[in-house]
Amino acid sequence: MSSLQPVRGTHDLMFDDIRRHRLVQAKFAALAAHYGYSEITTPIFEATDVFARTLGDTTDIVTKEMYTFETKGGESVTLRPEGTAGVARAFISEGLTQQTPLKFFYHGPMFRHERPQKGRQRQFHQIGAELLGVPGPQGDVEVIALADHTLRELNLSGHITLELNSLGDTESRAAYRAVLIDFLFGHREKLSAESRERLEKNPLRVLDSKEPADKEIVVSAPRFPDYLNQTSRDFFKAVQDGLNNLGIFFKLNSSLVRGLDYYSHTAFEFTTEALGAQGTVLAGGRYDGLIKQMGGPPTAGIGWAAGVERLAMLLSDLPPLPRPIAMIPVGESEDAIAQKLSHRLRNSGFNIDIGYSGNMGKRMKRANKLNARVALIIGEDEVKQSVVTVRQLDSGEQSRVAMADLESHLDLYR
RNA sequence: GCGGGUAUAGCUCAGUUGGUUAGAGCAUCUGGUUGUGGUCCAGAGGGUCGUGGGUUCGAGCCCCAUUACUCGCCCCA
Repeated sequence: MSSLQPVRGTHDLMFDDIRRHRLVQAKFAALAAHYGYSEITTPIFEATDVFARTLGDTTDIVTKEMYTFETKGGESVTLRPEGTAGVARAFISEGLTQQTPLKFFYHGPMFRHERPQKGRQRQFHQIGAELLGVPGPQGDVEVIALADHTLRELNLSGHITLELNSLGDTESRAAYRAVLIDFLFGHREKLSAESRERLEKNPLRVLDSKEPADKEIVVSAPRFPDYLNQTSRDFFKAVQDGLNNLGIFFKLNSSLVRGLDYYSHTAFEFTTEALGAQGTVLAGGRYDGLIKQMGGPPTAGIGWAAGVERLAMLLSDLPPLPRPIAMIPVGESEDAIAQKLSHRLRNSGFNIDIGYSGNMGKRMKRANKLNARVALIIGEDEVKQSVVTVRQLDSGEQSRVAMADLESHLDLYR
C-alpha cells in the first residue's frame, strides 16, 4: 500500500468507472442535441465574484466550500462549484443577450470543499442544461422533460421520483418569508440549534429539517403554496398541466427548497432511495433574476444539473466492450510483417490488438484475456505461402486465408 | 466543521485469551506444452500488519495520538 494518495475527495477514473461516466455523458449529449441544445464549455475557474455574488452570501457553497485562490496578478479566482453561474456569465460576456432563446448543455468537473461521502466528492462531475430567454412555463416543461428523458435513456427512471415545488416570484417569496420568520420566531425556543441558525441565514431551510422536534413545529407552519400570488399560482399550475400533458409523473413537495439564492418559481429534484444520504440525483429550477443580478438585461432562465457520479453508481450493466482481433506473430522474424498487416487492417476499420512481446503462448493468453474473437497467427510457414492462420477463439476452429483476402474474410468482425 | 465504523499481499478477506517463521482465495509469474488461449496439475514471487508512540519478557491483537477510507449530521448534484 503506497502512501501516495490522490488529494482527498478526488479520484482517478479508469476502466469501468470512466466508461460509466462516458455512457452518461454520451447519452445526455445525444439527447440534448436532439432537443436542440448546443454544447458549451465554460472555464473551470472564474473570477470569484461570478460565484460569490450570484449563489448567495449565506449559502454553504459560498461561505465555506469554494476553492478560491489568488493569481499572480492578484486577482481572486475560484474553481467552479456549479455550472449555471459560468453559463450566465458567458451569456453576458459573449454578447448573446440579443439572441434569445438560447439552449445550452454542458458537462464537466465541479469543485466543492466538503467532507467526502458516498456520492459526494470534492471534484465531481455534472451534466446540465440551461434554457435562457424563455419566460413562459413551456420552458420549464421542456427542461424537465429533457431531464426525465435523460434518466429514462439511462434506464434509471424506475427508482427515481420527480419532486416539484414553486418558490413563487420575488413578491410571493418575500411575503411568505415574512410570515414564516414570524411563525418560527414564535417557536424559537423549541427549535434545534441548527434551525435557529437557519432562521437567521435561510429560514426556508428550516422546512426540510430532519430533527423530530423541528418537524413537529413545521407541520403547523404556514404553507408556501398559500402565499403564492395569482401570477405565481397560474405559472405553477401551467407547469403542472404541461407535465401532465406529457405524461411525466411528479410529486408535489412544498418543503422542497433549492439551496442557491437565484431560484424563483419552479424548483424540482429527481431523487432516489438508493444512494443513502445523497438522494438527489438531478436538480434545478427557474432563475429569472440571475442574469440581471450579474449585470445583464433582465433575462429569464431555467435549467438543471445532475451529478454524474451519482448517476453512474445507479447504472446497472455496461454494454460489453468490443471484441478485438488479436495479431499473433510466432517469432521475432514475423514482427515486421505482423505490424504492417495490423496497420493495414486498422486503416480499413478493424479493431486489432497486437501483443508487444512474449512467445506465442503468452500472446494467445493475452488475446483470451481481451476477449478477442479471432487470432491471426503468422509464422514462417504462413509468410512463405502469403497466408495467415485465422483461429476462431470461441470454437477453436482455424483455417488459412490468403493475406490479400483478409479484409473480405474478416468483414464479419469489423 | 461535528459524530460512528474500518485499516493485514495487487484485490477480497481469515488470523482464537497477547506467544515460534502472519495465512487463504483470486490475480501475477514459471513449468507441464521450444507454433496455439480458455480447463487442469505442480511450483514461485509478493507483507516495514496505515503511520508514530506507549504497555509488556513478548503486540497484527491492548492503550494513546495521527492519517486515510467509509457511513451519518450539516449542506448539496
